[in-house]
Amino acid sequence: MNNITQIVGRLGELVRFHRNKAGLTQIQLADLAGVGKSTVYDIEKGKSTVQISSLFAVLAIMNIDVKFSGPLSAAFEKWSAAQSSDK
Amino acid sequence: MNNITQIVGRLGELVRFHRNKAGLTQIQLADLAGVGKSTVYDIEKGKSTVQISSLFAVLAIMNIDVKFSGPLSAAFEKWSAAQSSDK
DNA sequence: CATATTTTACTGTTAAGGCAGTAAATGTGA
DNA sequence: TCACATTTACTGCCTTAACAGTAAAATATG
Repeated sequence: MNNITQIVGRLGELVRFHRNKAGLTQIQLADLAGVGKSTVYDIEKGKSTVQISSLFAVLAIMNIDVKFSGPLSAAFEKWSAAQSSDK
Repeated sequence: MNNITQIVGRLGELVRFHRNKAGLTQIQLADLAGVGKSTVYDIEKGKSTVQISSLFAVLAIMNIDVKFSGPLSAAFEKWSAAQSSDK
């Protein structure tokens, strides 16, 4: 059990929690997200080999936001903004 | 260009930014993360079909944190804590 | 308790990612 | 400009995720 397994496992629980509260079955969520029912099952089970596109499609339906932050995030924001301004 | 494409694309830029500042080549980062060089390239390029395990392995090396938050996150935390206490 | 619904688990098929190797393009420094 | 390093792009092979179908286990509903 490494870090990523924990994270993905907890993420699966979060998805399931939201789905249950929303009153959706796995199949309904799968259809809404445009993925297969097996994929929803895998995500909730904490399978770490699902694709980002599948995961994010499901997260979007459940209105679950994803945020990334690294030690250089602030510097990145500045750099990124500068990139946009010059051609 | 949908939402997920934007998110993953920006995530790729964030990874590249961190990697450059760390003074690592794609191959070095790939070796550290235990993935192939093509995968690092794909992530930085914003490919949305890479697997979670591959992405998170790279993010871990760069000390990039991932945070998920949905409308029911608070309720989930409480529920999750309760789950741990009872057998 | 009986029945219906949902989830879990397994299946085979299909499609596609992961990967190393390679070569061209790009960038960097002397 | 030349030489070196790095990135980009493409290749084919191999592995495996995605998927629908199905059946059994678990759960909910009446």
